[in-house]
Amino acid sequence: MKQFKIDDVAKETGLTKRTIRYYEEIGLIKPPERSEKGTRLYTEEDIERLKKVIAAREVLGFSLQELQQFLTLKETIEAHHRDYRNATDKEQKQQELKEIAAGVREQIDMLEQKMKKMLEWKKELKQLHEKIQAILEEQ
Amino acid sequence: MKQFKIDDVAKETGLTKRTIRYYEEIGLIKPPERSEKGTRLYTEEDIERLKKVIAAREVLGFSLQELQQFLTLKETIEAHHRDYRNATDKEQKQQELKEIAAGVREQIDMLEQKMKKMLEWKKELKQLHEKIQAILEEQ
DNA sequence: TGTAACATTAACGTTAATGTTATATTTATA
DNA sequence: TATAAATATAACATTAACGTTAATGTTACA
Repeated sequence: MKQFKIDDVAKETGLTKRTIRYYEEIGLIKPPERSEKGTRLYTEEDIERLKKVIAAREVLGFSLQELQQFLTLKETIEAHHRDYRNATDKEQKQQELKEIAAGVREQIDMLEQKMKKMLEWKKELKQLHEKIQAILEEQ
Repeated sequence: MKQFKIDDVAKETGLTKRTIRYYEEIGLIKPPERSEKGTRLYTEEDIERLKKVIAAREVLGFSLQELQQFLTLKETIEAHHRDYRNATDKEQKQQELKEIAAGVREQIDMLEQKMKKMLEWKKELKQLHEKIQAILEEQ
């Protein structure tokens, strides 16, 4: 499995090295492997995660904290699934899952609302564009 | 024309008074009228503008500076239109309009890209939700 | 008309998200 | 193997977007 140093990752993602270390510091990405002497060694997977973070940040306008919750939902689920069967406290596990599901529904709703508003903005912008064209063609 | 004081506006919009003054300070909204003694007096129109600012901020995840450009495009156009006919420098006016049109197209493209990515996120979230349901129904 | 509830400006404080600089190691290359 | 280039930690700096506080003036009403 190929490994990358922080500068490679920076070039690949467009983030600065400082930012990458910061994202690690606040727990937005998991600490990567280290060489014997301490150099960070990233995998493709780590880079994918970072790209997801960037996409979400840009697209959703989330704060990094919100992002963190958002991005770990999936992993939380998978963890739950693993120990769901052999859990002694099924009741509680079930409750937790229900809460997570509610959170996911909330996120979906939010996305839908945002998309709706974006459509309205787009409409306005299109009208604006047509208006400009009209003026220009007036001669 | 009815006038509102800053606290009314704050309650109506959900912003704090500090924030409203700040938005004025950075030029995101135009300075409202003042009473003889200096009290800010807002019109319905001012409030509408603020609500637009809020919507755009929440939905588009723009910085306030980006917002400013975005929101003034329309007004810029109308100003142009007014003095387009009786302009002596039609050439230049036309050039300016073309640049604005390009800016608008850029914004539209950006919106479309964002919406596309949001759709992807939504899809993922829906899958996640289904997965949780499946686990819960496993018993 | 007093006083409580608001308004104003001004200045300093705070938090998130980095940028910058310094100092010390590590790694790559001539 | 020397030295240049990259990495690491740490600490201080900066910017946006407000919050908070202080000092002072204004408006509403009992």
